[in-house]
Amino acid sequence: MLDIQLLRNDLDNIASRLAARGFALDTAAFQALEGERKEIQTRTQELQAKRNASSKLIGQAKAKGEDVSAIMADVANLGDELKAAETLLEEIQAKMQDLLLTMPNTPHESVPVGKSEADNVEVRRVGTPRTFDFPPRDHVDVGESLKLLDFATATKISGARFTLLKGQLARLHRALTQFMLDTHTGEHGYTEVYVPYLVNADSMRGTGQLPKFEEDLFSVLRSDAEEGLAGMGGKTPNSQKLYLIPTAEVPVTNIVRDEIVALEDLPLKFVAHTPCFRSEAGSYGRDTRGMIRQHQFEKVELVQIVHPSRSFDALEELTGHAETILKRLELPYRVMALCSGDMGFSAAKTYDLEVWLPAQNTYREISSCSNFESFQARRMQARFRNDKNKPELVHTQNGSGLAVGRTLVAILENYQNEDGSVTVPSVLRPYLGGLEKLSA
RNA sequence: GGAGAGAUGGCCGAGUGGUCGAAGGUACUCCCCUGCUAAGGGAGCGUAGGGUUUAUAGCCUUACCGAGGGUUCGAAUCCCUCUCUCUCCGCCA
Repeated sequence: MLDIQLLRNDLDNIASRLAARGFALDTAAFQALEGERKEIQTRTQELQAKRNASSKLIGQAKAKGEDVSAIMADVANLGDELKAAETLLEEIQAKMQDLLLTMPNTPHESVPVGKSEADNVEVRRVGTPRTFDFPPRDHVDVGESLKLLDFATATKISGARFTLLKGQLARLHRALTQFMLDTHTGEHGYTEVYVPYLVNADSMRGTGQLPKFEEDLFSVLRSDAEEGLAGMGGKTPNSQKLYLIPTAEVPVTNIVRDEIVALEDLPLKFVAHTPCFRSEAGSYGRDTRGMIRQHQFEKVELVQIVHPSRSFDALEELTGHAETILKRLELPYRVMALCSGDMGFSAAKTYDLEVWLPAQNTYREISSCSNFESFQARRMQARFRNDKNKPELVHTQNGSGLAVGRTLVAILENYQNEDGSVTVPSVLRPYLGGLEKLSA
């Protein structure tokens, strides 16, 4: 959520920054609403002040045993007018809140301006794609011919966009998460956290998934919800509904929702391994083959809660932490600075890490690292006490370190051998009892 | 699932319809005193808004005592619903 003060004081500037990411802010509508708000709020508060003053007088007079009927008569007429003003003000403020909640973050000045993925800027490229002396197969062929990857059965169990891993490959998948967690906790100073996978609507609002992107989420009603619904006129109360997390960013970042963190406790650095659930509505026909785009996948997520003055340094650092995993696995990748039009709703700046996939002959996203500045913190009211002892919004950021399923894909493709086997990257072998090759 | 208790400021804790945004304590900040790893004295100290203003200063003002509704001229206090916490019993990985 953007600071409404900024909108009031610098509307045209904000509008043009939002335009860079393809969001058209109706400035005239905003100003009209704001004008209305100002008038109604002033009037409401004047009426409230009058009522409060009169009520106080009644109290004082009664204490002295004086007659209060004159004051009572004076304040009696206030009721209806005040009620109407309060209702109107509430409606206007709700409208304003809706507007604010559906406005994306403004891109940082260092973000390249552009419309789509095609305008993203390559920052650096690390590692050289291997040259194959045989035609490289994609991860589906490699995994299925080893009998370690089974999409048909996963489809039978659940449907499209689910994966079944077996044997050595299931273990490799587990080894990857262990390796990532060990690296981030042991070398990069993150605290490992275990978090809920079902979260409430407040948490989803806090990190920006709601109210705008509900269709991307899976949700469940509590088992006793039906009973509750009957008594609520058929409306679904928020408290009865829980959402499956689309990323650990949601539960982990919400650790600081409605909290005031001590200055000396910053930065907070958390790492969590969780499953992620995405409905993938609107992605029909994209990446239908293989495990690139799934309804359920695993991710190791890095989250930092930082002092505002440090947030862009922290983004570079966090991106570096994610890159470390790719370097250790010796997977070729590149770092892309997302352009204004391709960034996510809540981000002020984002780097994507893209890993080389030989079968697709291209780089594909395997991590996304973003600085949200105070955008999420304002929604969450996540603050710290600054050096003047005043509460101030923190800056939040996160990045995948890494998406485990996609890392598995990258290993299967980059480490495949002509005989159909797959070499295990050396850093993972200790996690696999020394296994050097996946083979049939 | 059953029975009961509770939710107040950073923390503890008073307050059952009227000068309560809220006593007191503690923590914190500043000052004084004190020649020492302490004590004493004084002052300050909630959050989010709105108006005014060059001003994130000051002044005026509104809301907030778990959340939402209601009664009332007036609600931390009364009523209703919900959420959460604690204790006991039951069940359970």
